[in-house]
Amino acid sequence: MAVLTSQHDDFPRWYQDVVAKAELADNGPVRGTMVIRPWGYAIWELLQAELDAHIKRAGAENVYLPLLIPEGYLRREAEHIEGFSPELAVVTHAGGKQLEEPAVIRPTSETLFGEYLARWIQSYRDLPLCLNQWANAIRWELRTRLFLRTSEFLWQEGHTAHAAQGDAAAYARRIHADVYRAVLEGVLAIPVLTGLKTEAERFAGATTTLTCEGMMRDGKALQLATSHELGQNFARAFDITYTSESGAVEHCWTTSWGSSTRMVGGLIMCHGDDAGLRLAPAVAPAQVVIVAVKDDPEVLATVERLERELDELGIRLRVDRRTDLGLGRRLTDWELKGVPVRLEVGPRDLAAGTASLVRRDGAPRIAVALDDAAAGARDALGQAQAALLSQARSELERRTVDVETLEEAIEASGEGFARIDWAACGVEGERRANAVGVTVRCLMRADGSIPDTAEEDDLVAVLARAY
RNA sequence: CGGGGAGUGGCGCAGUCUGGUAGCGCACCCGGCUGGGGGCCGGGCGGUCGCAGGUUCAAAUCCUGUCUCCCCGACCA
Repeated sequence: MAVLTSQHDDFPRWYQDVVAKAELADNGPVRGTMVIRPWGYAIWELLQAELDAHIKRAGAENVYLPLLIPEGYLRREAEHIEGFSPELAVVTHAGGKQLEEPAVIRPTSETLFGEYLARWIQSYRDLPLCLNQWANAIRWELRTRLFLRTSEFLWQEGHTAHAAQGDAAAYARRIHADVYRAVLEGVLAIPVLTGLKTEAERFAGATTTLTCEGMMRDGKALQLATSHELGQNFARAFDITYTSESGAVEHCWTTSWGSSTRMVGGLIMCHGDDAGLRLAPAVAPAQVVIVAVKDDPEVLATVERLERELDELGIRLRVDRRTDLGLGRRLTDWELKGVPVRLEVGPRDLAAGTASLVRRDGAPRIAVALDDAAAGARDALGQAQAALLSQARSELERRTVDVETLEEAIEASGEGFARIDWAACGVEGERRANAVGVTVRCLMRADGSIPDTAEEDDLVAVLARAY
């Protein structure tokens, strides 16, 4: 399991191991880029489909805007360009000539959306305009990690415009709760803390940033999704205006929100163990693998029968008939890949009229009657999904402590999350914590609910080390 | 930009100090035995040792230069 090796970098070696051995991804040819392999991409596709369905349910529509952004666009919002300029990749030449104006490869598309929202919005009747984009983006980060932070990443970014501040705030919160939190907990089985970012941690150009913070197996935090209120900053910079019911020209209130392939990294780090990946059934490319233990006609016939039955139940399935490989090797392969449920069929099982059912989340191996095997596997999937969430939740609770002082909070951050009165920490305390590698992950009310603003009284800050 | 380290078959490494014409593990291919947790035996494919120059009868090894990559700090979905 992960060992904290130093104060500032405790990246667990097993993570890279899981990514490699589960055949999820490799490093790309350009520094910090990532080649996503079929198994990893299949996970992403399932996750993406879930996110997309939730986003559409929240009323946003998909569009696609260009990869290249005129450099000038980024300069229109001061904080935004300041926040992103160090990590931009810029295209200076095209068609064999130097470009008159360099084009930036999108690090995020606020500015481009700003330009187009301005063109598309005329009247209050056009509002709210809720758009989403599935795309890749590039940020030239100094240190990269597969899935968690790569130079190029895949994500969705939502951009919306509203007539009133309250509408924008409500929508950002709706996405945060009904899309991000719902998918993280309901699909990936990753319990999260939700709250507001401090000013120091806020997105460049945002007035309010809502975050979902997951706890990884070693007690460190990972920011898994954010939802921002952009106030009227971008509306002013890009002239996103509308004519109101009374005929006055008003600036819109905008939001943006995003989640990325990082979620796959979160899945690995939250649920993975020493034997490899543990996939939540909802995003498992294969939910069940049937392993033919031996190359035997009766075994193969039974495997075929189970395959048919599971297929009829609509379960994503792989069948392992590689009997020329050692059994141990094959079992280990599927374990590394994180397949939630395994059905083993061999002569010994057949003699007893059963199949062996093994859940990757740690439930003991059981024998199920052949007639009940398909249904048993289906039921096991539901149990496995629930078990992963509850295991992760108890781990989150076990490693979260309430403390009184900043010193205690920093100390506790070595093991997990520390909750402290924001008044007892404050901006100065945050600065001191940052100096030793501890950050304020979010601000919340004492009961865990999300404050209206970061200026609210009696807030609680959650401090932790983060990836 | 500061501080460390490494470039040798697909991957991971040894060999470098003390020059003698390249080796190991894994993977891969072939044959066989196995078969209820990374199994065993035998055979095989595969490398101008990052690049350039130098010293030498002889360079992965010594000298000079050069390129690249990785790790740590500062930035971050």
